[in-house]
Amino acid sequence: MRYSRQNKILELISTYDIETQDMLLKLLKESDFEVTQATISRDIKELQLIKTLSPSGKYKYAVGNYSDKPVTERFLKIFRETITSYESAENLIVVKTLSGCGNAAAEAIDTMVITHVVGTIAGDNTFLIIVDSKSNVPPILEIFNDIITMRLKNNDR
Amino acid sequence: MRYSRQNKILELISTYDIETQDMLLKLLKESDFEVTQATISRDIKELQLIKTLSPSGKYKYAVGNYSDKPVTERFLKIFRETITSYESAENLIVVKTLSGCGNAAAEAIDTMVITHVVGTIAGDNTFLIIVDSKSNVPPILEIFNDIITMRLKNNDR
DNA sequence: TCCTCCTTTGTATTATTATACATTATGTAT
DNA sequence: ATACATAATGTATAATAATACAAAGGAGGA
Repeated sequence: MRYSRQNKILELISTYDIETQDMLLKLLKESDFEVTQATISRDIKELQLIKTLSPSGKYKYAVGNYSDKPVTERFLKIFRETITSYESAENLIVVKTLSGCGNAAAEAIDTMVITHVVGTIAGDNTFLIIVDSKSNVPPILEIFNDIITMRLKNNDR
Repeated sequence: MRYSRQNKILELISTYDIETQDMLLKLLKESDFEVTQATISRDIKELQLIKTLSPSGKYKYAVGNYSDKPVTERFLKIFRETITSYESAENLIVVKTLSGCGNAAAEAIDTMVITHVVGTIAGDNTFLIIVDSKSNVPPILEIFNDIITMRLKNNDR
């Protein structure tokens, strides 16, 4: 019974803009599912439904797909998990990270002591790597790429 | 101001597992943002945060991943309302903002994804935009000017 | 059968969130 | 500066959602 009801719930939220659990309750009733708000609350938790904003600016239930990742590991892992992109400009490398991870990631780089890296400066979600000269930038980018593609493993050095 | 607070909220929810608005309220208080639950509820709606299940099975707030158009509009607004001046130096643009809004404004720029902008790095009331080369700076300044004079409207792009 | 252990649901309540309305800030133009 | 408009926030409360606890309903085994 539970699963068919939950199935019905999924069907309903994909069909209608359902703003509240009470509204869902009524729609379920029309399909002969006689339950209480409490049960619906539990179903919603189990189905991991979320309340989002519909285009009209009202809240509505929708299927969620959020996955969580703890960002508290060794620095290669930090690197892999917090850096979203990087790009060079002249003798600088601008690295973007997840919000709030600029400092942690920059420290990871510092710790790696890469030759020709003169220093780093970190903001909230970005940090800057200053390289001694433009020509030494490509090999560093290569190292980054190796890390991300896992060609450089956690215990390689 | 509203935007630095909302920025703080984003930072907080990415750092902690925040289960309720009251919990957020307390954390904000620790960062000297004195507001009420009502305001937080509104911020959450505006930021389109959602309540998801954390791995532990508890509810927690997280950023939702729906529609970017309102987000862009939000950032244009932030740009207009928090930036006080800007000036270029070589391939950099130094932008001054209202106190406490450096991060929020810089994130706005990041989100706008302007070509030739390699990245930003933010302080409290200033942020730096790194452009790939000096010659690409003027058109960007032009865009900024367009935004401020409202020649670039919310739904132009 | 009756007992025991689970699972599911309801009841009643608490906890949490959203919002109507009032108030205070922040412009903007005259 | 004054008056008017607009946006931001607080207050108070209504609306909504989560859950502790109790009460079924099985399923399996002696």
